[in-house]
Amino acid sequence: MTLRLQDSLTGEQRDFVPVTPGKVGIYICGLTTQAPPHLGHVRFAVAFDVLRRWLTRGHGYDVTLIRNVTDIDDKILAKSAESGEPWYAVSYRNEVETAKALADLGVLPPTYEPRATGHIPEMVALMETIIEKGHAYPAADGSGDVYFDVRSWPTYGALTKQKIDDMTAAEDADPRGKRDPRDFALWKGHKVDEPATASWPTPFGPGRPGWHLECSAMARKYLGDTFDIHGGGVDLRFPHHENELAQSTSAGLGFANYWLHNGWVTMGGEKMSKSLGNSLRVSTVLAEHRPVVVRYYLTAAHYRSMIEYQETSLAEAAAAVERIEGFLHRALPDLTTALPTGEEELPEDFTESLDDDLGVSGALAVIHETVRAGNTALDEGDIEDAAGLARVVVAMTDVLGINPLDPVWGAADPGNADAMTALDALVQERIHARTKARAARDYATADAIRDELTAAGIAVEDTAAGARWSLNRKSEN
RNA sequence: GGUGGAGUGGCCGAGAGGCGAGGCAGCGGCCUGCAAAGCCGCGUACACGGGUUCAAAUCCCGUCUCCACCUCCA
Repeated sequence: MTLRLQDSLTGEQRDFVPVTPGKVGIYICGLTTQAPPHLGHVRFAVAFDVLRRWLTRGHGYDVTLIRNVTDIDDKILAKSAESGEPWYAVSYRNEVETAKALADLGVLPPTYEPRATGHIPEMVALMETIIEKGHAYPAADGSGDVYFDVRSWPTYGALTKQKIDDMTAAEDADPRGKRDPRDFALWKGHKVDEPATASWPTPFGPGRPGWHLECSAMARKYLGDTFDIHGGGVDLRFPHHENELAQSTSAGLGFANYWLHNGWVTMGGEKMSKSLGNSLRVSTVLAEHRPVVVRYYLTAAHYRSMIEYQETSLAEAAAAVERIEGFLHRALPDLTTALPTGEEELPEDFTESLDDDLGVSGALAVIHETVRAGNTALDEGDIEDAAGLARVVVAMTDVLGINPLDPVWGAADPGNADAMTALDALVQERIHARTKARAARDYATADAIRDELTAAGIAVEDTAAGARWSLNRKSEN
C-alpha cells in the first residue's frame, strides 16, 4: 500500500516516495511567538502530528520532524516596545506556553525545534548565495535591507499559481530601495528605534532576519538541500511558502518534494483570529475540557478542511471520546492506561483511509465500527474477542493521537492515581451498601445512594459483573 | 482585479457516477427493580437552473452564496 498525499505545488495527489528509502524529513512552519496560542494556532501541529504518526506507525518510516520557532519579527518587537518588556522575553514566554499547549494536546515533540535567532550565520550564507546567483540585492538606499528580486526568478509564484503582474503590492511595503514593489525582504537593516539586542552583524550591515529566510536556512541545515515534506497552514502559502520556495530554489537547492497545507479553525464561518475577536485561547479551553477531547475535536476533520467551532463542538467530541473510552474500560477492565504493543493488526479500511491523503474521517468510522463490534461481543459475553478488539482500538486511536488510555493524558500521574485509589476505597463502600440494599429489594435506599454519588459527580452503572463507577464527565460541555 | 477553497439530513462531518461513512441530537424497541451504559431499528440529505447517462450529491454548462490569500497570519 502506498501513501498518497495532496501536493499543493502540483495541485495533485501523488504517491509518496521519500528521498532516502525508509526515511522522511518533514519541515513544518511553527508559530511566530508573538502571542499565546489560540485553538486555530495549534491545528497545524495536530494535523502534522497525525501525518508523522502514520508515517512512523503505519509505514515504519524513520521520521525527522523539524518545527521552527520564529522568535523575532515585527509584531514581537512592536509588543515589546509597547510593554517595555524585552522582545526575547515576550517571545520566550509565548514559546513556552505554546510548547505546553501542544504537549497537553498529545502532540509528539518534534525531532528538533530550531529558533530563527540561533541561525543567523546560516541565513547569511544563504543570502550570499542568492545574491551571487543574481536573485537578491542589498537595498540601494543604504538601509541595510536585502531584497529578493522577484522579477529575476522566472518561476516566482509557482506555488500559488500567481503571476507577478497580477499581485497587489503591499500597501505598507516601503518602496525605498526596492526594484519592484513585490520584492520581499530577506534581511531587514537595523533601525535606530529598534533594540540593539535585535540586531546581528552581516556583510550587508547590522540587522535582523526577514520573515521567510529562517525557514529556508533551517530546513536546509537539518534536512538537507532536498527533503520530503514541507507543511503549514494554508494562509502561509503566500507569501511565506512562496518566498521560501523562491529563496531556496534560486540558491540552487532542491527544497521540498511535497507541500502540504492544513485548513483553519473557523467560528461563524470565519477564520479564528485574534483580530476578529473570535479566538479561543488554548489554555482557556483546556481549563474546561479534557485534553483528549480537544485533541479529538481538532483531529476529527480532514486536515485540509476547515473545522467549524460551535458551542456544542467540544461536547460532541466528548461524547465520542467517552463512547470509545467506555468500551476500552469495559473490555480491558484491569488497565487504567494502554498503549499499542505493535502486534495489533490494523483493519484494512483504516489503513486505506489514512493512505488516501490522511483520511481521518474514514479512519474514525472504522474505530467506531470496531467499538460497536466490541460492545456486541461484550453483550454476548465474549470477553476475549472484546479484549482483542479493544487492543485494535487502542492501536488505531494511537495513530490519530486520541487514545483515551494513553498515559499522556495524565491518568498515570502518580498523585492522580493515588487519589483515585483513595476515592475508589470510599466509593466501593457506598456501592457495597447499595448492592446490599438492592439484594434486599430496598430500592429506595439503593437509589438514594446512587443519587448521592451522582450528586458528587460519580456515575454508577450496573453490569453483569457488578456495579462500576466512573467520574461523571458529562458535566463537561 | 488575480489565485485557491467551500455550500451534504436538526447539528458536525466523509464520500466523488449505481448498495444512505461515521459521530452527536431525536424517536421506537431490547436489556434493567428503575436507571445508566450498550445493542437493534428508524432518515430517502447533497445551494439553484439546465444538460449528459440506463443511472448524477458525484460528470458538463450556467447562476447564486460564503470563506480565504494577494508580502502580519496555523
